[in-house]
Amino acid sequence: MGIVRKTKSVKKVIDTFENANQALSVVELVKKYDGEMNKTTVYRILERLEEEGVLHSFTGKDGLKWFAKQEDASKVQSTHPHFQCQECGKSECLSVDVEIPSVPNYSIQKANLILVGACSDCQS
Amino acid sequence: MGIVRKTKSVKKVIDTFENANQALSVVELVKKYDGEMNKTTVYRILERLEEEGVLHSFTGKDGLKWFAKQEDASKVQSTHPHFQCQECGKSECLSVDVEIPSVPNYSIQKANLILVGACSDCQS
DNA sequence: AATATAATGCAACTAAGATGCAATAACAAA
DNA sequence: TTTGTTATTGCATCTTAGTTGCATTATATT
Repeated sequence: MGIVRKTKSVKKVIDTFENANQALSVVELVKKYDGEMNKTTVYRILERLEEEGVLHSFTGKDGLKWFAKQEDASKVQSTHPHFQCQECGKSECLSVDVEIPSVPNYSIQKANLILVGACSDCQS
Repeated sequence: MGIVRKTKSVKKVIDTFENANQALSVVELVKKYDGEMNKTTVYRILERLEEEGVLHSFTGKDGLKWFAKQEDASKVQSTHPHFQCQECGKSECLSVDVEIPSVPNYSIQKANLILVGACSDCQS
């Protein structure tokens, strides 16, 4: 169903994403809220926020689940890639558009595009 | 490091990839070899074959690890995408090239590109 | 204030993947 | 072909991400 009630925990999570200009992994969030919010609650809030269209998710290079805010309704179905830094581990949405190739006999519905490298803070 | 000894198990794994024109998930392989090869062994053989350049790996849409044979030495560092079918779960390397956008201040070293949809067998 | 039910906490579970160590099997050299 | 070295395997155990069921609590509505 999605979010029906704006609980304290829900507000906290929304607030965290408002103030973070980057994607956050579930693992990271569970740690962040340790003591104030149950692990299961974090998972469920993220799930609902995604259904609501407030957040979107992707699978990181190491198989972990990440979430980031859904900036704009118009961008919802667009296939923007996510960048993940090998040095510091941070991840963020890239606003560039990646051309999804069309492949004969295949219908492509969505994409999980992870670009891996070094972010601006971690250049050597 | 890499492979030093061609054991029966190693030969089996190589043979499986030779005869499979698709990517195989570790989970799938562990199941396939149940009874004849230990789970840990499967993980370690795949790891070594990847180091050797015989296989390459990627992270699937659900966070699982997949392997596929490294067709050609020249393609090693190329960024080909992987297709994953939502219906049957099968995955394979696509030979098309995806244009990796360059992002100012970011150095992109590699990519994990997963295209999700319906394969030729699963069109509705 | 009373009520219906969405949301949370808790405990327990599942599944992927990793690790340490003793036993075994490749393979090079004798 | 036997022997010795050591890479590889099996086994048990562990770690961690993510899920589930259920009783309790909190939110929003009347």
